[in-house]
Amino acid sequence: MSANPPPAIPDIVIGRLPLYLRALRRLQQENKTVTSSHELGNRLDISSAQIRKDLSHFGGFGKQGTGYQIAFLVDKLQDVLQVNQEWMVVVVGAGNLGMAISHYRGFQDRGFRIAHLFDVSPQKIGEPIGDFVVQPVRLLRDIIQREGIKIAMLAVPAEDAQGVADQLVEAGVEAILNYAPININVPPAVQIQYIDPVTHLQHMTYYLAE
Amino acid sequence: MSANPPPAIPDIVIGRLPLYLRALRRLQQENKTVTSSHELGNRLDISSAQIRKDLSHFGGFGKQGTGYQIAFLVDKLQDVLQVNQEWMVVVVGAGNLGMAISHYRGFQDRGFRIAHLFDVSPQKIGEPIGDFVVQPVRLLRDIIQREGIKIAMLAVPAEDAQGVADQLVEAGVEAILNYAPININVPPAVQIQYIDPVTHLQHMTYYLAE
DNA sequence: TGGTCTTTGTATAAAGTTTCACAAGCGGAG
DNA sequence: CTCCGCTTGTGAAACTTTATACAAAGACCA
Repeated sequence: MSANPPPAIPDIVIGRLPLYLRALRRLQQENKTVTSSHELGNRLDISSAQIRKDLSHFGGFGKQGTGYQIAFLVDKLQDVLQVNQEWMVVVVGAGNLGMAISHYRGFQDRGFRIAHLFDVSPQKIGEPIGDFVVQPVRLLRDIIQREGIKIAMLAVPAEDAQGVADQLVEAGVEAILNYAPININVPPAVQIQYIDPVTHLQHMTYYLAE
Repeated sequence: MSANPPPAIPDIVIGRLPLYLRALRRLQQENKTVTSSHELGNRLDISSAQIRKDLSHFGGFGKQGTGYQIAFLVDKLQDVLQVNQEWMVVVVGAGNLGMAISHYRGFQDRGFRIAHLFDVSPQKIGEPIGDFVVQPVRLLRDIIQREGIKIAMLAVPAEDAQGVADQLVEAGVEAILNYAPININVPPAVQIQYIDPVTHLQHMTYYLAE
């Protein structure tokens, strides 16, 4: 007999967990200590059954008649998502977008810290950005390897994105958040996600009148 | 007998069309004139059958043995998504993010033009941003109504997002792209989409070792 | 012309996802 | 203590989405 296959949790479920976590932390800021699948569902526009089923993949976190202890559930979700630690992240591209990302305070308390900002442009290299300084892409590999960084955000022009991604992968990065409006090929073991505001806008215009 | 129900196209299909469009335009930049569902699928990491099926909702755009004329398909997809026109968009929030969005050149040739940038902060009001100037949120309603603007991007702090969204909806906005890391309630007729880089990062960390 | 290669569009099957609906359990009121 | 209202966790059903597989047709070559 072979061992049971790992009971993989659907990726679509994983994708909702950060939303649950975000909503739960907001409830905490509102000084709530307990919530229900129904309340959470209302906020997120997701059915309560879905939330219960999603959470049930990871254990019975709630109590019948009462609901969920928010602090407890936040803790569990952070464990599941591995964001109870602080991940170091590098940003490549020091244009408007890379700069804005590097200044953004919102990564701080959600599991991420920006450790370095890289660019190719000689004019930008050396420029101070918050606590740090723009570094040349040439040093990318050494720094990532020395510090064991696993996550990168890509904010370079579309033409350069694949090339930079290749360098990141070669340096050992295992997850890339790509802001360039282009698809990138990476080995299957490397995680990739995309942010392109235009695709969201075009999705919405389909439904607009006129 | 009642009329047939409208043969609604799944939203998940609509969501992929902007990706097809983006990839097709890149193929154009590479001076290709014809492509196939297979080539497109390779680039996008989507099966060729899926692409053919998605496109078939809107008509038979391809030719057996040959594939798709890229220019023709681009045109058809732009029609479907209604991005053969230029939509005016307002940005609310002139922090780092709102500024970066307002400077971004990538909206230009994909169907969108940023028409106004608003903020509440008296220090920021009047500041020149590219072609225009930061305007007070107080004027939001009048300007949106006068110019018939239907789309807004929200780049304000999470605490202010719901309030600003309410004002946008009241002014007649029908689609909101929300960059604030919080869920927002809008009437069902209003489209809403979210961009929160942290949710993407947290999605990926689930799969990382360690 | 006939043969081969390629590619679309689609009918059908398979897989995946969401919703339904309810037993079981908790907590508070009387 | 019992009853009532509320909420979870979960099988089963319903629905949605993706993959399979193939007939039909264009292109090119000899």
